[in-house]
Amino acid sequence: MNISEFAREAGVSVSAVSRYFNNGYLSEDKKQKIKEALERTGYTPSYSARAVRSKVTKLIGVILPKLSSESISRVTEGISQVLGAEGFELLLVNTANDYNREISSLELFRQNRVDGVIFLASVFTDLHRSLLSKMRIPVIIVGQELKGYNCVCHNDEGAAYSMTKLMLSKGAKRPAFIGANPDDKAAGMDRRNGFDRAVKEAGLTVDPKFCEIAKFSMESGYEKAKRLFSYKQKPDCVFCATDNIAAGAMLYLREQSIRVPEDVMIGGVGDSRFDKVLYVSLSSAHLHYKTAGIEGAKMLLSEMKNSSEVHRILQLEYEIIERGSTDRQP
Amino acid sequence: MNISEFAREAGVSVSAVSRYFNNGYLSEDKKQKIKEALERTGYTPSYSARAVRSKVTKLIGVILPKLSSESISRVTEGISQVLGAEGFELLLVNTANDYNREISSLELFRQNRVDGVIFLASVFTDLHRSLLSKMRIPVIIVGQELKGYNCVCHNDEGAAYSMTKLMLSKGAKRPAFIGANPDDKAAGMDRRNGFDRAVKEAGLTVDPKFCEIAKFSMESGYEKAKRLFSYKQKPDCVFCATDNIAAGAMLYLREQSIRVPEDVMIGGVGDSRFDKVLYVSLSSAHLHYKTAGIEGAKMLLSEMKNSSEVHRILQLEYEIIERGSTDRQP
DNA sequence: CTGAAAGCGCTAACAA
DNA sequence: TTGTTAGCGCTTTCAG
Repeated sequence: MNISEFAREAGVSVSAVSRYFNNGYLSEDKKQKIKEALERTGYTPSYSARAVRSKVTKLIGVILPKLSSESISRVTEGISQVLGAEGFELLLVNTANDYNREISSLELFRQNRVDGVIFLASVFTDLHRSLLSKMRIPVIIVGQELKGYNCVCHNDEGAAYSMTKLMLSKGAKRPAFIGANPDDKAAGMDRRNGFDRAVKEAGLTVDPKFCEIAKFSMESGYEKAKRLFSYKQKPDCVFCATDNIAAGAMLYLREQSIRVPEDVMIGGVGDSRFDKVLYVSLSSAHLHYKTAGIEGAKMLLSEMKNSSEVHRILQLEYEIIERGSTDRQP
Repeated sequence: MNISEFAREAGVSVSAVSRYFNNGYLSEDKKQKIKEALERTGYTPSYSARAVRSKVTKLIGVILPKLSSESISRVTEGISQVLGAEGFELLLVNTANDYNREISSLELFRQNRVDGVIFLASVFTDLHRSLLSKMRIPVIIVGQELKGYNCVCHNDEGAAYSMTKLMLSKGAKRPAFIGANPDDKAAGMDRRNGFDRAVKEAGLTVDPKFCEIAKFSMESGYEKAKRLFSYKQKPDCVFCATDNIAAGAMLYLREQSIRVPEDVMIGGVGDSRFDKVLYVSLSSAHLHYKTAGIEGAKMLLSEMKNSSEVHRILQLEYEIIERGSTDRQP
């Protein structure tokens, strides 16, 4: 059933029906008639047709690298909370860390499919930049900082710095690092830089073989820890760029009966839900993921209302949560 | 830019452009012209306008109770994998366990917004049923079994039964239960029934005060364990309806220096990623969440191709993973 | 294989 | 306030 059939059924004009669903510039009498006919027929207007005319889809595109990650789902939770309250729905694209999917979804979102985009990015290439510059709708980048765009990001460098500093302040002398792909500026590069700064500040140097790059998984953390502890000289603290990596590393340490924190301290980033139930509870830098989602969504809403020429970068701070894995006397 | 402007720019007719993006019943010459103009102008057709005519949105509605849950995100991962490969996008509604949001999103999806719906349901009311029966597009229910609908679900009863049986076979005599809201048939009722069956089969009875209903969180598991262990007579095994509940319970046990598995065995459901890194690794019934998503998506695709009158229920089996928390000699 | 033209279902400008 | 009507941008006959 379409609007004119329905209008006939309700005994009103087409525009009365349209007004009923929009501004409501309508007499009570007709409102009533329409309401009754609605009950009878179960008619619902077509969103697509509406979108053609009004150029509003009430849809927000969200691009994310994976779904089953605690940090990402927390961000998405925040986004969904704010946007849902404003009557927007989320069009989710899970790129599965596939670069091409990322590009194609940016393409997709140019096709008048959504009113705005939130992009949980990890790595930017030139193609990303070129595509982003062509977007005719507001885009907010969450989790990374990209010059010339509106971003919500974390203080990754600071979080890594403080976490590492904590371990060094407890007397560690042979720090090791299990990080992420440095092309990922936030989780890879910045956290590496924070680690380096703390080490340098403590007047120490890092043995290059004490630096490993892992994937974002427990399995990878396990493997890298195995390598780190295969040398005669062992690290006495390990900074891990994510809690998943840290948990995997700790799994290996337990298998090898290497004691945490007595033999080696471990620090992570993210403050995952499981941290406090690990066999030794994990110290971690809490990042405000959900808040990042909330703020990103708010920023997008404000951009959609009136797009500003000034780009804003919102950096959220961190909080060091000390738990068992660094519980040593200095 | 719209199709006719673009057609003029490309020096072809409007229908040639339309055909280019659809069936491609077109001469090479014009294809080439269009391709070039595409490069020049960056034109993209409007999805909404296309949807009005063709009645196809290439969008699938996914209704879920929350995002930040490992089980749910695994299901969604599976859905996204299958549907993404077929060129569908996901329109995600996070109901945040809010009954009204669930209803309103079903309403929303009736409005020609999506081509099909996957509903990760927890509790069904009459209103749900009435709304579901009015849907004019295929709906697949994942995680629950609802008569008269196409469903993909787990053998929740069996999983709970086997997990409980495992603990009883190791000599436990005072079983306890921390479950979920029984209105949630799968996670609440069925898992409770499985627990009961195993207990009965072992010739035991459960003290009613040894049965608690928790929320789906560690915090809640912690609280319920506290109550369970507040009596003089303590349980010697606890079946938890989810791993999160189990992890929370174990947190309490550790605080109280109650030993797992020596003093009490713990069994969970879901085989969460963190299970093996807990301070005592957690035995759990693995449920095939991602597979459920994959199968649900496939079922939806087949329903969208040609809707069948016969409703199918696909029940996925489970797998008991024995770990430290039940590692006792019988 | 092609282009003109008639819609798809809705919104919004317009005249009443 | 109302109803009529001309589009929105695209697809899809239909006649060539």
